[in-house]
This record gives sequence, C-alpha cells and structure tokens, in this order.
Amino acid sequence: MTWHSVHFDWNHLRAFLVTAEEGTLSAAAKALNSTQPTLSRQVCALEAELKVSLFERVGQRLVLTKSGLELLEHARIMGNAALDFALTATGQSQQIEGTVIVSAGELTATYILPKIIAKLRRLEPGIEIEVVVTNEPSDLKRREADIAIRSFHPKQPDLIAKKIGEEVIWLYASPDYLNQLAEISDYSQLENVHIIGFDQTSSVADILNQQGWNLSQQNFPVITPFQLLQLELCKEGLGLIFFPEQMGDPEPKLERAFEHMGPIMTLPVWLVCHQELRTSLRVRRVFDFIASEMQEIYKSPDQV
Amino acid sequence: MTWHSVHFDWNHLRAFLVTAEEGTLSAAAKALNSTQPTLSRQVCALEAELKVSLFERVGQRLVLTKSGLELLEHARIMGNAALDFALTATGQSQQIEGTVIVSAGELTATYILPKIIAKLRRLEPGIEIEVVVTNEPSDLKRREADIAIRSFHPKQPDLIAKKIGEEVIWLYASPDYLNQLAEISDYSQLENVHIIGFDQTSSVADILNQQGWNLSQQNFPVITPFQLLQLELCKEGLGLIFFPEQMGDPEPKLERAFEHMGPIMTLPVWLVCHQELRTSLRVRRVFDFIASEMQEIYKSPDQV
DNA sequence: TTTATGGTATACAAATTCGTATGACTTGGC
DNA sequence: GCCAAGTCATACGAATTTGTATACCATAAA
Repeated sequence: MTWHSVHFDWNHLRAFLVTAEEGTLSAAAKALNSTQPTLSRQVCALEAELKVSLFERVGQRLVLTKSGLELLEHARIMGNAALDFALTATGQSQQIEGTVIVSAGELTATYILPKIIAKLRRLEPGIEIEVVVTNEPSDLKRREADIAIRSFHPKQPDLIAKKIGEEVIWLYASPDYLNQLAEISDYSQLENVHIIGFDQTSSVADILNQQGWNLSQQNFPVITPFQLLQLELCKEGLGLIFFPEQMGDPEPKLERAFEHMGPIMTLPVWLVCHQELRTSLRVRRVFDFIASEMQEIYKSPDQV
Repeated sequence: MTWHSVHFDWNHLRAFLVTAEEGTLSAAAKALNSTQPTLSRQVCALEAELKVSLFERVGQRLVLTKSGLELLEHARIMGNAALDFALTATGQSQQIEGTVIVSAGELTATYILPKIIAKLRRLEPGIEIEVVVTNEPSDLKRREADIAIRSFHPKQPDLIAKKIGEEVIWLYASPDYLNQLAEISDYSQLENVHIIGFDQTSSVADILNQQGWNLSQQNFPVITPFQLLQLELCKEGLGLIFFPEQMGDPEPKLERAFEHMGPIMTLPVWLVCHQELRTSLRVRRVFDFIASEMQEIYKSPDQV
C-alpha cells in the first residue's frame, strides 16, 4: 500500500472544510477553538500544497472557487468519517471520568433534571454533566448531545431509545383567570378564551379544535416558545397554557382548567442515545441513572 | 452545525491509520516521510485525546486492541476520502509544473519511454517525470502512478483508457541457437528446444501447446521474470524468448524463430489514467503526448 | 462623507512539534 | 546461548506552528 497521495496536512483539510461550511475564517476559528490567523495560514498552506486555489478573495469575503466546491464534497465525506470516528471513539472509551452532554426541553431541564443531576454528581463525582436546553431535537450523530430526552421515538436505526413514561398535558390557569371562565362547560362557548401559544402556526389551535373547540388567531393574544415565560404569564392571569401535570400540579398558583373534560393529550417521554455510545461506561451510567430516576418520577408525579 | 466532535488532531488519526496498516511505527514513518518518534508521539497523543487505548504494546510489536480494530474501520473510510480528495485535487491543479508518475513494464520503459521522455522534457521543462517500472499493474486509484501503460483494458469504470496499438509477439533467438534448430519445421519435433520462461507457472507452455507444441517443464531450464535478463540470456544462445517485434527486430543479435509459422500472439497496448486526472493540465499533456508518440511507434516499428 | 462593524493578511514573540541521537527491549538465526 | 537486526520510548536542541497585536480593506448605516 502506498500513502503517496496522503501527504498533505489533514488538519489543513479540516481547516478548509470548516471554513467552507462556516463561511468565514473567523467563524471557523471560533468553531475549532483556534484563531483566525491560524485558519488563514492553514487554508493558504493547503492551497499551496495542492496547487489549487480553493477560495477567491473577493473583498473581505471568501467565496469558493469551482475547484473548491468540487473538493468540498470530498472534504465533507472525510468530515463525516471523522465524526463517526470520534463517535465510536467516545463509545470505546472505558473510563468513567469525563463529560456527558444531556439534551432536554426547558421544562424537563428546569423541573426534572436538577435533582437527578445533583444525585448523580454525588454518586459519580468524576462525571461532569453538560445540559443543552433546546426544544429542537439535538443531532446525536453530530454529538450535539450524548443523551437526549424527547417526546417522540427516533426514526434513525442507529439510535437506541427507552420509553420512560407518559407526560399528561392539561390546560392550566391561575385561579383568577379561572373565575372569569366560571360556569363555562361547553367548548363552543369559549369564543373569547385566551391561550398563551407557542408560535404563529396554528398547531395548538388545531389540537383543541379537533376536540370540539372553536379557536381562531384571536384566542392567542400572547405568543412565546419559551415555556417558562408562558408559565409566568399564566400565573399573572393572562390565559391558559398547555402544561404537563407532573410540572403543573405542584405549582401553587396554577390550577387545572376544564379538568372534568380530561387531559388534552399525552406525550411519551423517550430517553435516546447513540448506539455507539452505549458501549461507553460513562454514558451508559448516566443513561441508566436518568432512566431509573425519571421512571420513578413519572410513576408518582407528586414527587416532582 | 457543530464541530464539537471534530476537535481531535486529524494528523494524529492519519498517524494511527498508517501505523495500523503498515504494522510498525517505523514503517509508517517511512511511508509518511516522517520519523518513528514523531509517529510514536502522535499515536500516543491520539490515544490520550480519545481516552482509548489503540495499540497494545506487547514486546516491541504493536498489536491493535479491540477498540483500535473497530476504530480502524472508520479511519480507513477517512483515509479513502482523503485519497479521493487528493486525487481530484491533483486533477484540479491547473499548474503545468509538477511531477507525473508513469508506470510501465520493463521493455516499454527501456525501449519506448526514453526517447519520448527526452522529447517531452525538451518541450515541457516544467514537467518532471517519474517512471515506475513494474510488471504488476499499478494502482492508479492510490496514485502509485498517474498514467500506466498496460496490456489489458482496465475494468474499473473510473479509469479511462486509450488503445495505442498492438504488440506482436514472436519467438526470438540468437543466430547460433537458430542453427541448432535448423531444419525443424514441425512443432512436434521440438522436444528438446529451450525456452527462457517467466516463472514456475506453465502459462507460457500452455500458450505454445495450444498451438501444437508439446512442451514440458524440461523445456524451460532457465527462468526469470526480468525480461532484460531474458534478452541477454537469449543473445548468449541459451534459448528462445517471447519478445515483441517492436523491440526484438531492431536487436542486431536477435532473429525471429519460426517466422513462417506466424507470430505467437498479439497484445494490445493501452494507455490508462484516472478520470479525475484528465482534468489536470499537466497529466493530460503527458498522456496525450505519450499516446501520440507511441501510436507513431506502433505504426512503423522500425523507428524504435 | 463619515463612522462603526466585521472581515483578512502580516509581524513577531511564545509555545509547540519535530528530528537526531540514544537506550532498553524483543525476536530470529547461527 | 549469543549476536545481529529491528522494534519502541525518551531527551534535548532546532525548526515549525501558534497566538497576540496590528494594519488594512470592504460594507452598511448615520
């Protein structure tokens, strides 16, 4: 086997890849925990090694040349291979010390995780936990997170998922606001009800309308995707919110609305992790611990 | 896009890959134009970065651990991507200066290439030619060569091939030896003829036996795959050799044997090159030049 | 036009990496 | 059993790469 063609500096290729993906040298430097001059030199060096002009320096902006665009495709393949390599490497690491990244939504991160993490840290002081709070599903493959808590089963076959339980969603409101709605028992009468929505899409309205409500955009005077703000607004009596019973019931200033009509919906709770990472002592420890602790919580919600 | 998991040193991964493939650090160092201590440190550094033990140091030999074996597969993918990257990069290089590697068999290298290379060097002083002389087909994909002269059409679809002509193979012998064989016209009488063979396999005998000869191992007292040695042995009168007429006819001390029976066989001559490289100014120039020069030669063999 | 912002390339000192030399060790052959 | 050959790891000076600071340029807004 000859390695003739592999003599160029692979780090320079990485510099090229990240620069091309990020758009600027400065951004690439930030992404790689490096500095802009370093990236600048590395890309230049790669161009010299290959005798190919990768970027065209037009003004302050770098724009890929035709050759650069073609080469970027191969560089991407290499980057993905590096990603896979890093992933299985983390999985192969048999040492318990290190960081585990957990991705969760705002509510889970706020109400569920703190006690679990505290308990885990007491049991395993060598494991450091990094929590990524996002309502978007993190890309486990790219290792934006090692473990994710999600409300849906992942499609990818290389992910493993464990079902923790069901999150029961009710409508909640402050006692004040509930008084204003008193006596109402028929959904169709709720023309002027206020609900604090997530975004401009009508998905929340759709769910309720399917259950007999008759809601339009006017029923959503305040909108925010930040659920903790929804909660505070609700406490102030600005309207109803969707909230899981595990988090909503313990809130002193919150009461279930229309309880006799039953819960709005239930969402499953999945704990997800990449297959490769299950072989890691560290990740497995955290995964199993979170799973057992959360299962305990979802069995008896009042413990939250 | 996050580059979280790509922070490890890609050159260290390359060091791991080449070391694993080559078997020892020293061999890997040679392959990478580096030194053994450097490779040693890089592999150690990678192990530290990943917190994974890649090799087990048993005695002086490095043997892959289970983790190392698993990671090697991903590293191989990355290596192949690097290969592809380098390949198209060379193709993208629009600079005429640089080295072009030509692979040829002994006879072509000795009789055909020198004049062509000399002429080319006069026309294109910026192009340096490296000739790889081997009877094995070079791996164009791994860039053991940029251009190869072969006697068969390549199967791989990503290679492009141009047919130069036909090599007509005769049996040749020294005048001395021919006199010993005088008067013989029937192949079946040639029980004691001596032929200088290539190797222990009976492929040469098979070819002749199919044409009515009756040869056994005894007819091949001297064997060598080195064709120039065959030639010299033939000149010394040790026996017959297979030789192309383009090279054999001009030899003063050589004559065709059994000419009236026609040539033994004809071999096509193909000029082969990787598709990606055709886009390189430099490689294309050499390819086209060799093609036209060789076609000229194979039209009128006496010019050799 | 002017100014503020965000970008790249260059200069030089500091930190890192590399190559040479060397030592300790294992394997294979005589 | 011993010697020769070949392996990997370590030490230290040299070479390379990196980061900080800075200059310079382009664009957008005032």
